Amino acid sequence: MDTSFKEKVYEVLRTVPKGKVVTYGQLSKLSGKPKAARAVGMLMAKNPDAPKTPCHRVVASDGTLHGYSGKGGILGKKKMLIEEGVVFKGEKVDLEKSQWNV
DNA sequence: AAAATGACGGTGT
DNA sequence: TACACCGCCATTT
Repeated sequence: MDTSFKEKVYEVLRTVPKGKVVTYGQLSKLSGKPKAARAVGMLMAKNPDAPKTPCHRVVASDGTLHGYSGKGGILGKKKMLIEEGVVFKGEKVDLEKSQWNV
């Protein structure tokens, strides 16, 4: 296993509990690169461990759902999060209630 | 090795 | 509130 940035991101992402979401910036920060949110997004897009990595629990800094390589795209992602217990506020996630507490 | 890409974040208009 | 621009970074081609 390599200690690359992406490995770290996946590792942290895997620790995100069901019903909670984490922002790209938060993931990047926990991975050691506070400003690598953009890079994190790319890693999700590539997402080599789809069923293993809960990439659908990753949202933008303000709770907005950006993209999703999986089926259904943004809509499917949003729906999945709701099923897990994530609280939505209109088109965004209620970070006050569903953001992962580090 | 260099350039282009992208599921970001923040600020400005 | 919505759209546009800039800055930031690792991955991919």
